[in-house]
Amino acid sequence: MDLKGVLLGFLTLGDQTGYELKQLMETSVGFFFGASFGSIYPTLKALEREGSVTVTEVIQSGRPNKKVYSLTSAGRRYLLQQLEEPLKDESFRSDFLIHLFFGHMKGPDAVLRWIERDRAYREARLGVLKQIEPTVRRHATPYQLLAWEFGVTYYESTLSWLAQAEQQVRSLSGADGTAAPGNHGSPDRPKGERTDSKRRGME
Amino acid sequence: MDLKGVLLGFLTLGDQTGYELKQLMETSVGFFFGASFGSIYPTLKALEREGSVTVTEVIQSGRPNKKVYSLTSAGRRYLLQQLEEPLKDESFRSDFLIHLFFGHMKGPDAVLRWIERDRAYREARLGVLKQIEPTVRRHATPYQLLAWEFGVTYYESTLSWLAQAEQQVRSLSGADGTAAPGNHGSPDRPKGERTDSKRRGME
DNA sequence: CGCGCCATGTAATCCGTTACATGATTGA
DNA sequence: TCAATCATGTAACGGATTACATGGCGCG
Repeated sequence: MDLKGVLLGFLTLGDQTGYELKQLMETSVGFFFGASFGSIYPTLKALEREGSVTVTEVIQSGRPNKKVYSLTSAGRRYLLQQLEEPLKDESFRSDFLIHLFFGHMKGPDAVLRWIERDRAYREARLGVLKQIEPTVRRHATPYQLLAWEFGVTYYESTLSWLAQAEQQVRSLSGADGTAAPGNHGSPDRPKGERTDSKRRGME
Repeated sequence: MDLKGVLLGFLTLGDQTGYELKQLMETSVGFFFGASFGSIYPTLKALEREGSVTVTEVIQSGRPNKKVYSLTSAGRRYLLQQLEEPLKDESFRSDFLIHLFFGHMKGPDAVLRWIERDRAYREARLGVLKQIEPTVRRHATPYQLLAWEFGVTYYESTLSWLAQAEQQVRSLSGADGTAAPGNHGSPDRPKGERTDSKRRGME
């Protein structure tokens, strides 16, 4: 499902402005579906052209006017039809994991820094989910609660993996020389370890 | 890190052709970094122009000639420098989770189908990881092993979340009418549940 | 006989982010 | 006074997928 469908989906929860939709998205589906204003506003325009939503401009004093969008029955039909389409594979990209994968190029100390940074990121993300927990439990649909629980499961399990990874890397750091402060500029040479390039047809 | 860096990283493991690189990537980092031929070949060309790799064309009989790429010292430097750059946030997009999030539009039976499909997907992915397990344990660097373990942790924990989710949805299905075979075409109306749109400043 | 593997490459296209512009208000 | 919030919008740019072209070999 593309942004069109998602926006329509949020409009089933009530009328919203583009600005509000962005905020709602960030705090609810933010960790598995992100969107910027640069895509939200043009998409809303397109939905209006297609008759999937209607707009009401609300004049405000002291702050910019806003455009409140409402779902039309055509929009609801479009959403329903989008939900029928076959699910696309999830896409996941982690800069941290590719760095880790090539960790042999930089050695344990650098990897430890990456791990620290990733932990901070995951803890912040988990914090956001924990913050909205009461709201989710009180007002969300059971399906939305499930999606929230996916997030909690994800961050908690990767966080515990991270803790173990850190221990592993610390032990490597010890093996290479426990007291090696500031091991800059001298990357580890690969020691002949390599995934077997003769392997084939694994997927 | 972009595709350039990743390609360079794989070339630290040995000389490869574009075709081989793609295969290696799919079975190793495939679940957190994907790339198609349409991006791999042009990127390899660019790396050659920059002097980060050298090419040797190998003439083959009976099958297309291939171009074997090797990392140069300039390429190694470039990679090292890429690894110094600050980590970008991970990006995750799940069509399944957005469908689930709007499950109230279609009801339990449809959600159950989505869950089934997602389970199959995750099990297949986990299967790929399990297949390469011996190779990883024998030949990979400790960092690559860690990345592999991340994948296993991820798929196993989300799979167990899925099992629980399925139970939850089944109970909803029961509440709506246990014996409701073929509940097509009559989507659930939202029953006034909505995430509080007055919330703000959550992130 | 058709499909999948090998192997490379290009072009159209899509989708998105980033950066910019505008501008009043409120809080540190 | 500086930054953030509110609120919308556009243009440039980037990165990637998709679809296509080429073509021999081996398998069922």
